[in-house]
Amino acid sequence: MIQPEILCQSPIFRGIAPDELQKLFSQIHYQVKLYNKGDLIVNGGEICDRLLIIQMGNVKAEMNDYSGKTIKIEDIEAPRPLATAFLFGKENQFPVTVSANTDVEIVSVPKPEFVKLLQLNSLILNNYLNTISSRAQFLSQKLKFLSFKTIRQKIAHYLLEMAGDRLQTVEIPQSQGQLAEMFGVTRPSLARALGEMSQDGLIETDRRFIKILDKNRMNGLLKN
Amino acid sequence: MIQPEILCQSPIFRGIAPDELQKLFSQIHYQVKLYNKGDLIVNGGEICDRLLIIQMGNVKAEMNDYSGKTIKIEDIEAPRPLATAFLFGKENQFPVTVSANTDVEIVSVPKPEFVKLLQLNSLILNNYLNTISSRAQFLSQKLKFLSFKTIRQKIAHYLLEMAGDRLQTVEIPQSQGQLAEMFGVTRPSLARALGEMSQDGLIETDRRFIKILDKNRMNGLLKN
DNA sequence: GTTTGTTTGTAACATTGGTTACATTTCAGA
DNA sequence: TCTGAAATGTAACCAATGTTACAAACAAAC
Repeated sequence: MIQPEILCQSPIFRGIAPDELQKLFSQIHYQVKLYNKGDLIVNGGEICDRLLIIQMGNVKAEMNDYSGKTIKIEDIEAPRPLATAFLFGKENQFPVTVSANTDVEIVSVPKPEFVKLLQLNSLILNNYLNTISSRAQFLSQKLKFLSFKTIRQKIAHYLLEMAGDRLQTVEIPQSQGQLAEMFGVTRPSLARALGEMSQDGLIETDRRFIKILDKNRMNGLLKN
Repeated sequence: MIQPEILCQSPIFRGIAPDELQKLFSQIHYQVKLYNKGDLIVNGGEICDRLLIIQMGNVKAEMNDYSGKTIKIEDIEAPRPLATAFLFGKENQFPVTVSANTDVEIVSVPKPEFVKLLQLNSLILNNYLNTISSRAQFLSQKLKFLSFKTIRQKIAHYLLEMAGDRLQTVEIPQSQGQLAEMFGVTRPSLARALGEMSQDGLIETDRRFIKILDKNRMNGLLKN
């Protein structure tokens, strides 16, 4: 019922040979569940006590706000797992409601069985640890970024990060609009801030190329 | 050299009997390193390829800003581990510089050996997974909180979370100042927002007690 | 009951960023 | 080379929040 060639593409089983994966699954209990398009797969708030991996099709994750309305969070496709971050830890509930965008096959592995898998195969263990650690690191980065209040600070942090100890001219790899979105500000505001910093002699801008003129004052911005 | 009675108090080894822990450690390679007060233990940016657990004493973690100045992040005491979130994942560098506040004993377990431990004992595995998952969940919560732009939204989110489906009167368990800090805003701004919401008939405030008058409109605040 | 330090309420002013609108520049494809 | 869409620069105005300062209410210790 499981399709090892597909599952081994998943972040958790990456690097495992299909026949090896088949063998591993033969040592544990699991289910493959089928859903039709539109079916509810997981209800928000439900206890998360099993790992779910999409084997076929794709699903959408939505979150309920307090009034009961739902906001779409993301689409998830085979062969990605669902809510890996909520299998362990204090908050063992699905934060989202998941339903089927298409006909869907889901592999469901109970938590204790998944723990067995982790102990049987160190590659899976490493993959899983890497997945959730990377997530924590990503969130941590994001949070650090948000801790800078003003746009100037965000720009300074971003540029100094990009520049490192090397050259002083940085090329931003995205459009200004995308950068603004990443900063959580509007595009005109970002442009204004860049313009003002340029006037103040902190930087020199030429479209996507930004030259840091006064590294010391840039550093100073990040302290208060 | 290791002191199982102390280590088993650590979040990672919680629930393991001291003699069991002794036995587990006898199956792996590890070092116990001694540092004097003031010694540098980890330099920021160093590759994190081993688990460090403080067995005795306490250390301080500092972060370098871009100008080379250091900002103190936190003090960590025995028997807590250091930087559990950076052993795995994409970003395998210590984000902080760690130095000894007192004379310190540190147990150092190379990553591959720690993986062995995880495979040998499912309690340790669960503990570790819980630790980093909880961290990711905590960060995720914090991030969600910051995603609300206005103070009114933050208040609404906080109150609705506190109230749940129950009573409509919430007692905030901290001073207004602490709440403001948690929201990332200043105290007068928070007080003003509360005052305005009170005027608008959304809530009724009496020092630490806040009564939600119009749950629907509160929900409405969180949508846009 | 008085005193003293802490918490809370409030007001005026300054700063920041969002909104909207439009002009200008760049660049890819016809 | 021309053309139209996308990206960028800029400006005026407005809303939200920070800053600072002070008064009122409260709580704990005396």
